[in-house]
Amino acid sequence: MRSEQGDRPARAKRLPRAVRERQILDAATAVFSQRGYHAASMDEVAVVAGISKPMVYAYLGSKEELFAVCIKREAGRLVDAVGAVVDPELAPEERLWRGVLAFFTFVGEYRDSWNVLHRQAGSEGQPFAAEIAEGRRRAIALIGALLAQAAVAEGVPEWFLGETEAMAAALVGAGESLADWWLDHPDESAKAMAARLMNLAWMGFGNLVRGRNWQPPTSAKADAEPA
Amino acid sequence: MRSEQGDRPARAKRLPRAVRERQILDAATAVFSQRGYHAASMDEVAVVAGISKPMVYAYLGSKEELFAVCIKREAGRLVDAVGAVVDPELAPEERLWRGVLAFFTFVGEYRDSWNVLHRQAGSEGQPFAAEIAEGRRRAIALIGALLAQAAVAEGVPEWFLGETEAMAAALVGAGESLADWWLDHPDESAKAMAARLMNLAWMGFGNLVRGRNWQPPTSAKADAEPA
DNA sequence: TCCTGTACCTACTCGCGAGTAAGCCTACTG
DNA sequence: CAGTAGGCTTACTCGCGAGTAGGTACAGGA
Repeated sequence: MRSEQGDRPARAKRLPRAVRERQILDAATAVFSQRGYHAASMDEVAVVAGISKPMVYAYLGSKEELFAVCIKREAGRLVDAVGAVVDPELAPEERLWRGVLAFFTFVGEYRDSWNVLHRQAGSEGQPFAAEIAEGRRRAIALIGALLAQAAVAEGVPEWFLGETEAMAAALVGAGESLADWWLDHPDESAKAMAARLMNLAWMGFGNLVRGRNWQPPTSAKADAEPA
Repeated sequence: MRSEQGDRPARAKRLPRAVRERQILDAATAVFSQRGYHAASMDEVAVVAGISKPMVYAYLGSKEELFAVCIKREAGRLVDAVGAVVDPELAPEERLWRGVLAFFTFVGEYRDSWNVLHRQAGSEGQPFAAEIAEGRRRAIALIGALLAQAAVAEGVPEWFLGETEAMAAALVGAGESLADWWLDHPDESAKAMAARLMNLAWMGFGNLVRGRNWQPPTSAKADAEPA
């Protein structure tokens, strides 16, 4: 019962540092996503990365540093994905639509990343809760500004300008919650999810109920409406 | 530096079990709220409760059991608060308004309870994440049914009936996020927060931007609009 | 007044997981 | 084909926190 090929993990293949670092980060993201920061153990990260613990420490430092690097990488990916599609030349509605679509596409593609950023951000005691909360706050401010811009363009009454930030917060929450709901309904497309959020944001339930639904600007038909 | 009155915690006053249990639960809710399940220590719960650790174990059992009891109590409070105001006789719009208002009132009153239910529910690895997620799912189903009811009453097109659950999920998320936003803007009233959510839900940004905002049915004016 | 049960305590054990010491192995370099 | 740098490992230490053993003190009944 020994010396067989698959029994013992055996010595890991020698790989250049950059590659191992990526593997460790991937493993750490998966483990943090599944367990949460506190419940995650460095041993498990090492095992998932197919390597021994001291390597993790040698390359990425302490558990807290490792988590920080994970957060930074995943947050960067999300910001890049959204930033790549929101041309400031475009009208607010179109910009919001593209950003929302990019967001859901990202969530669909990098589930663990989303988990680490979203679920682990909540629990306050954790190391980088403040940073993540700050990032979220910036996102809300950005969307709030976009809403305000749209509002001004439409000649909205004064009192409403104070409301855009709160509306943006609600919208961000609605997006997060829809992303969670998506996990339970994996057959939906990112586009359909984005269309749902736009419907809520741009039309409101009061309009939807009267049969008027919002449609994405370029394509012929929103996924939300079959037929 | 001893034998002074305030120096040592001294022996705690003798109290009947029921009272101590309530104190311990209050302390546990506060600690879990602030630290999260994993980072919370039973020692801290004991200190906050003004008591020694073995008492906590004697009365509430293990850490996991203690957490479970906390969750049950706070969830019960929330359910009761909302359930007390949603008369099934009422129209869907009125029912939603009352429920939303009760929700924000609860969050304003029991911050720690809300924290434990909301933030700690997220991190998946934790003991009762499944139960909390289930409760949240039930809430979404309930609101979804309410939306469907409203939709049918308005004679909405067929395709929309499949959308109500997703809309409910978005709405719940929007509510949670607004509750968080509230922490950064504590001067707002529960009523104003509830009015915001109703505006998003019932009118949508598209309507708001045209100056049409939703108003609570009974009172003369929505808090959202001053003047 | 003593006696008993229940509230309460100090002072441990013990396992788990973060972090490390000390060295082994192998792919390039000359 | 020897030398070496850097990839990789085993096998620890050590503190923190869950959970417990074995009591002490106090209120209320005999």
